[in-house]
Amino acid sequence: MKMEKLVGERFKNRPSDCVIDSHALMVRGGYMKYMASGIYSQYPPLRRICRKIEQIIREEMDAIDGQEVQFPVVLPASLWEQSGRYESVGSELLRFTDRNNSPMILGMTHEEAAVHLAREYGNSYAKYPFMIYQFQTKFRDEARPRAGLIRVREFTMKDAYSFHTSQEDLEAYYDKCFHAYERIFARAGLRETIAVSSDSGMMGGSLSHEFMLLTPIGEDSIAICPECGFKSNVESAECITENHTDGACEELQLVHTPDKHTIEEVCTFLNMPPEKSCKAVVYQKKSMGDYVILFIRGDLEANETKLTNFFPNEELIPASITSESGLHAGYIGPVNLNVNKNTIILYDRSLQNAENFCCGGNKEEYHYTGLNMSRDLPDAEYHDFAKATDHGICPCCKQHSLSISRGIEIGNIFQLGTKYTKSMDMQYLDQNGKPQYPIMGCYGIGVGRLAASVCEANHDEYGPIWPITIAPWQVHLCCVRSDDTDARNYADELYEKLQSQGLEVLYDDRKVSAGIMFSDADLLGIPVRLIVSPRNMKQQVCEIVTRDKTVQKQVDLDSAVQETMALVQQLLNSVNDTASR
RNA sequence: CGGGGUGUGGCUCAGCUUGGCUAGAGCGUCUGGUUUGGGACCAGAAGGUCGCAGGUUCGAAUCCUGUCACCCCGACCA
Repeated sequence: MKMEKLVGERFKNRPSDCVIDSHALMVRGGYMKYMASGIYSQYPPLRRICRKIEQIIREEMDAIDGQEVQFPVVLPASLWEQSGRYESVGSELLRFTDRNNSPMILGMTHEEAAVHLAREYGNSYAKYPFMIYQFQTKFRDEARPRAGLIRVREFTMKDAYSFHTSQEDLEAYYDKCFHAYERIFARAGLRETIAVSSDSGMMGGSLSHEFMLLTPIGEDSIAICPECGFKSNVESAECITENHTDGACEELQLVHTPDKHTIEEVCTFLNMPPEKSCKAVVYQKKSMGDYVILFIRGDLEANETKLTNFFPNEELIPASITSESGLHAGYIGPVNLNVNKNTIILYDRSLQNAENFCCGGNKEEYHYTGLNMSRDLPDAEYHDFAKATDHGICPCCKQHSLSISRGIEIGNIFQLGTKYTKSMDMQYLDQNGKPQYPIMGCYGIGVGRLAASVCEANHDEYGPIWPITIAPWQVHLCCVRSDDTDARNYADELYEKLQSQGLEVLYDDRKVSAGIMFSDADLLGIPVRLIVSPRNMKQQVCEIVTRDKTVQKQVDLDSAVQETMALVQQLLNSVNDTASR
């Protein structure tokens, strides 16, 4: 490919809308073009990167007996009505009607389509297990797309669906897929990914993992125990707390606390640490408007994923506390709380064995001190509703402290169970001729997000540094001063020879200054760069450098092809060695 | 959905407070010339309904009202 004809343009200014580096570099480097919020077109370099990522994924999916299929982008609403998700999923699901007024949707995930495809085929136990996967455009009408390709509305995803006749078989396959994912990310040149256990959300099912690239710009928070190896999305991480008793058990006492609403204000006023306080977090059921009051230790935050999971058929919204509710915002406490019988009171585990705490007095401008949960509220039931905290206790080894990091979710795997096969009535006959529901797993990877993540993890101030396995081209041939006949002839010849050896070469023979040529090359991030110039020709050499500058050498004109091939091979080996380990 | 911000050539932005001549700069693009190893220089040129609609005014990019789009923080996120 000649650089001169490469569609797309590179430029110097950082676009003002780009907040993260990978986004800015991929716009500046002519990889992608904004079309609408969360919707981008891809220029050739990005398309080539994504094709290579897809090919790596394809090889690894095929290696675990996956079969590539393709589901439609547009699905009839009736299909999603079968699983119940047409109603249960919010406005991320784009619904519309066709010319006959039939309700349709844009596929945001394809469990229903997978069951639809395999329902008749999978009618006998002898057909199991099997896995089908696809690369397909997904559309999710996200409330807030951001960070370039990291969070978009339209994107390509590899999604795979496996079908099993036993939980053990699913678990064995899940494990295989787990390792296939590790190989995929390693082959794509991402060494910094970790697998964390996660919440299954509305996908259903029990066990699930997310593959995370650890980076400060990530949207997810991950709790990691450096000692025992525990790794979990904060959403699903258990929160462990301890309450220390300090001997004397105080009496419950109403204290005047004028104008003290927040935990911080109250604790400062009473001269108590926040971890000796009990605060109320109030929600309302969206359907009926009933209050849900969660009491939790003052230094902790509510984990809304845990709350959502506690109310599987309810949506909770932040409460608007009215005067007739009997609640006094800022002064709500668990003792002498007067609420109607529909109000649900929850206690977080952090309050278990709490002694000498302060809490709201359920009276304007008053708080209690000396709260003793086991004495004052002996019937309280405790559940885990708190968000795991940095330096909190690891729920796995119970000894060491957690650290919270940020990460981008680049892939996930779920054990779905029978949620979809049951609701969509997919059955097979087992050895005894009895009908059974197959057990499913599903496995996703966002291709564009992976590309952007690799860029985020591998770049410098001048551009991306693509791993050779997914680089848009393997070799960038620069002919500085292409008006010089010697240099030009040699570079032309080199271009032909490299291509005839099967290398992917981008050839820049434009009549532009060396500065432009090099900065464009940096933006394209191709791992191996060859520089032909009159200066080098005088010394009868060709320069070979890697984008990351770890190799910089001059080679004889005659050995340039061979040296390039060896370097490309060496780079390929180093990535693939990591992947096979 | 709540809070904050921004809309001016392809890109980055100035001008708006305090209304006033033909709306500017840099980058990019085109033409000609000089240059040539890290985004060169000179000369010339093309390119803008100042997001949209309405209003105030002799006069609006600028003031007012409405509206749309986008960005950031939060909520949401299969």
